[in-house]
Amino acid sequence: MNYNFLEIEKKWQEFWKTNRTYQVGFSSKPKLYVLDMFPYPSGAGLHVGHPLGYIASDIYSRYKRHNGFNVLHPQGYDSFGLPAEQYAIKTGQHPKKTTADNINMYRNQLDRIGFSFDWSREIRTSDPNYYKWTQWIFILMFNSFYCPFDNKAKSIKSLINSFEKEGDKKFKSQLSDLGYSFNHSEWDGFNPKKKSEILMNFRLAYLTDGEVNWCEELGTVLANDEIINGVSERGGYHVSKRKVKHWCLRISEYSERLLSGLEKIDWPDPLKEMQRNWIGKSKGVSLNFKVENSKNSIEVFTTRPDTIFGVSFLTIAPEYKDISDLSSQNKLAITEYISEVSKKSERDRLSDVKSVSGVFSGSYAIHPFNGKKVPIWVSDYVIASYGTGAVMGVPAGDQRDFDFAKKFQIDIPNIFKDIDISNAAFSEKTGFKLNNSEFLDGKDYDESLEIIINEIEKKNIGKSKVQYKLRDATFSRQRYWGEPIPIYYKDGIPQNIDPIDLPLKLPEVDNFLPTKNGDSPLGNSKSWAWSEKDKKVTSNDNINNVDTFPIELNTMPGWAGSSWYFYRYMDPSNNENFVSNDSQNYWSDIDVYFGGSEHATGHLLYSRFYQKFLYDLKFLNKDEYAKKLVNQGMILGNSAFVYRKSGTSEYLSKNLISDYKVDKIRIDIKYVNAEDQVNFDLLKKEDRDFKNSKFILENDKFLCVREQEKMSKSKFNVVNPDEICDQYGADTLRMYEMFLGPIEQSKPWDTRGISGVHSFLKKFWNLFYNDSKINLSDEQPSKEALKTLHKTIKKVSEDIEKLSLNTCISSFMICINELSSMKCNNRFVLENLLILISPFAPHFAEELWSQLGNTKSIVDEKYPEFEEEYLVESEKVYPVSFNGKTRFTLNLSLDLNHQEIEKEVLSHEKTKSILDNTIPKKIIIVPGKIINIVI
RNA sequence: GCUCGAGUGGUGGAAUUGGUAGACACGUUGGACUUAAAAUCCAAUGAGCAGUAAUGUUCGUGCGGGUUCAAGUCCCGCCUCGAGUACCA
Repeated sequence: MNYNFLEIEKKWQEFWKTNRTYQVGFSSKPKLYVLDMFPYPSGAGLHVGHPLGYIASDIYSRYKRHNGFNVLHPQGYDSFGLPAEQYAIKTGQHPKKTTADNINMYRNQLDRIGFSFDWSREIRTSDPNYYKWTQWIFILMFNSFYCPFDNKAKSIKSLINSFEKEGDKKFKSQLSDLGYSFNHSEWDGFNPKKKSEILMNFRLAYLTDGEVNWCEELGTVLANDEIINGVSERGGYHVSKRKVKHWCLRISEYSERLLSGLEKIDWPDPLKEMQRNWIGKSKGVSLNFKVENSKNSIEVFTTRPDTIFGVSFLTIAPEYKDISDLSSQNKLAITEYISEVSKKSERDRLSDVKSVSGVFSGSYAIHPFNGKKVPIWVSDYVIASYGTGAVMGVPAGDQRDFDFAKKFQIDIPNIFKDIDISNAAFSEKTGFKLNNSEFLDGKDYDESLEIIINEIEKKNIGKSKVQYKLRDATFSRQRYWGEPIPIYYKDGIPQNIDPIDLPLKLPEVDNFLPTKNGDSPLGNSKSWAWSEKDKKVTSNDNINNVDTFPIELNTMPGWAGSSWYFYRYMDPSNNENFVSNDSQNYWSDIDVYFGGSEHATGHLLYSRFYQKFLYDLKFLNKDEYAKKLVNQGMILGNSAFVYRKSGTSEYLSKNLISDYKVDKIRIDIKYVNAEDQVNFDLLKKEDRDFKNSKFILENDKFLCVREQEKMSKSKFNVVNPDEICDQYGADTLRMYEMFLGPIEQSKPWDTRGISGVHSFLKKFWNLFYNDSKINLSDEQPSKEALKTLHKTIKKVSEDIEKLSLNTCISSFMICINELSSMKCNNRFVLENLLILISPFAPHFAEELWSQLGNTKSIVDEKYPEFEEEYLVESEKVYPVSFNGKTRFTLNLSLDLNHQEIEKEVLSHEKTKSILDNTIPKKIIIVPGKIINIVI
């Protein structure tokens, strides 16, 4: 019988479904939680790059199941958010419909690959029963604050309590920074609006009126991690700054814990490094400069207080909070400058890094140590939201300050002894002694740092300070397709909807398109106001009813639903809790999490923040959710391009372009000859894309240019897994994807290479068959065959543990090659091999397993145990090298001792002929490894 | 600019962590089977030199040094590519 993969795969996929083979529950077995990042169901469908991580995690899950673990391996859909909505807008359909359609398409494609997902636990972030809990967590954040004394989140009630009992006493420093001061009776006297305003500065989910990244094309606000190189990550659109009232999550309070938590999780170093950079911790001091003839002072943050005597100016950001107090002298120029800066888009600002701009404020500050007057400048190279929004300009020690001073002819005092700073600043922390620095003269960095911090604290003009780059996360999206924010406004004061009334369902609207002016599409809904009495959404028309209030119109960002979804899989249909204690206690946390590193500073950071927040409030019992994380690499597609003479419809073969100005045009790979991979298929060029085009050939051929790029539908270089399944089968696809290379590496896809894996499976299959009948021997397996088997058991299980799945496939190939040449048809050996391969090629293994007469599925068979005794060798082929170069090999018994080996080697003819009567200087023998003779 | 990561045959990639570089595949070439093709099987395949040949020999893991009996692997200095980040004081 032939290996009829189409029939086999269909048969077993149905078997698994009807027998609920992959459904799991509580068990006395040890648990293991293996998770993939769930997909966005976009309209493009899967290409062969998508399942890469899913296949790896599936192999790992199945392997662990054979080894006695109760493996939770669920899957679901991240179905809210921009991609789903964009697709809906493009196709002119309601996102609800397109999302459902896309999910069906994804599911069909996933099912063909034979994953062991427990689909009974499927979740969708856009399902009201799911987002009920996303909203619930938001309310929890809204009603919490970060307590600096206990260093954790606590209920806002305890803060209110403290205000009621002792006024601002406990939180004096924070409150006075915000400009508040009150005793307990004053607090009692504040009206609700004032109270809300004060509390808003503490809530972990808070409403603010600050600058945001506004993307007009997408019609929404974006978080920092959704912007790449100054343009939107999705679509690459223009992003500018805009003042908008919006919700934020106070993730910055968790900076230190997010940073230190990285130490205890086994995540890839590059990814941890990215999170560290994003959090951006730096130690320094904050320092006060008095403003001349004014009560005001300017606080700057610096990491180099040792360079204090090099200060020749101060610079403040255009958005600096007290700017109006300073600008009395030069008001007009400053206003002009500020408006100029605000017109610049994010991208202009980035591309403009080199150009220096700024304006003198007209005011001076007083140097706290030498009393000199230093001018205060305004410039956009200082960022308002970092540090204090003001810096001290030390042109000798900082290149930006240097450039600024040069441009505006500000003094550049040299504070470094014998260092030339005429062309550039000296910004190293080593290799200098200070100069012109009064009591710091002659000191190096470490010495002066200690002294100056001491002096600063003694004079009470500043203090040591730790700064983080991490900003609070913008949470509002002016979008339709997202979780409604469960907030309504009573007399302009935001109130959360009672959690009992969740979910707050997304209303039907006629028009869900984003608006250019930034109003949310939810405003289009006729029924979108909150009735406090009825506890439900009611018509906007009733907005003036006594107990009816407007609801928040913005929705949540895509990452809200994905920040906690891994807990929902543990208990997906619980209506009382987002996860039950029993479920959480049993499944605990993720043992291995597979996904792309592109989520490093988005999903993977936000979810750690959610985790810590829910841990603080004792809803979770771990403060990190994934012990180990694996970043699978991308699969690269082989994109194709043709050259076209600029301004014409004449196309030139690859090597004919030298004399012309040409445009490089991306073409669909369907036009490229599948055999040779460069020849443009002239038979297909009649397609409408190339109507009226002229093709100039070279040697009767038209050659394209091929380049490797990330596989993506927009690049016309995708390979559909369905086609591979049709042609070679899912098991071949699974094994080939693993065979391509290490899981974490990016690697190019080449369909031609698949034949090797496919013929391996056929070869394996043929070991069971003789003349189209199963033909196995029940005799004792040969010593040789057992050695091959156990060698493979050892190698494959070690490699799966290391997730080195590409080398597993090689080992299988070696094994089958060896057994084929032995003509091995031994039942014991082949049965064991079926279990070994079943994580990789599950349909294949199930089929042969059942053909051998087994009635139960192979998935719960015990994994074969490696036994050392079959591998014990009595001899070793030693490489004999001279001065480190191998010249010949020598087969020796492993029983020989050092002297005996030396004797054997030296008496060997080849040794004699190479030595040619010279006496070796030294002979190195590592028993069981190598022999090296030094001459 | 800064921070990571990576450079091994024509291609994807192996190499027990310092011990026979190129496993396993793809591709290519030659052969067998076939009227033919597909499929399958067998053989060769890092580069060069010498030899009819078995074989011998030199070079060879981005480049230049170093440590070592021994370096793809460790150390120092560069180059190239990829990713992230970007006026973060």
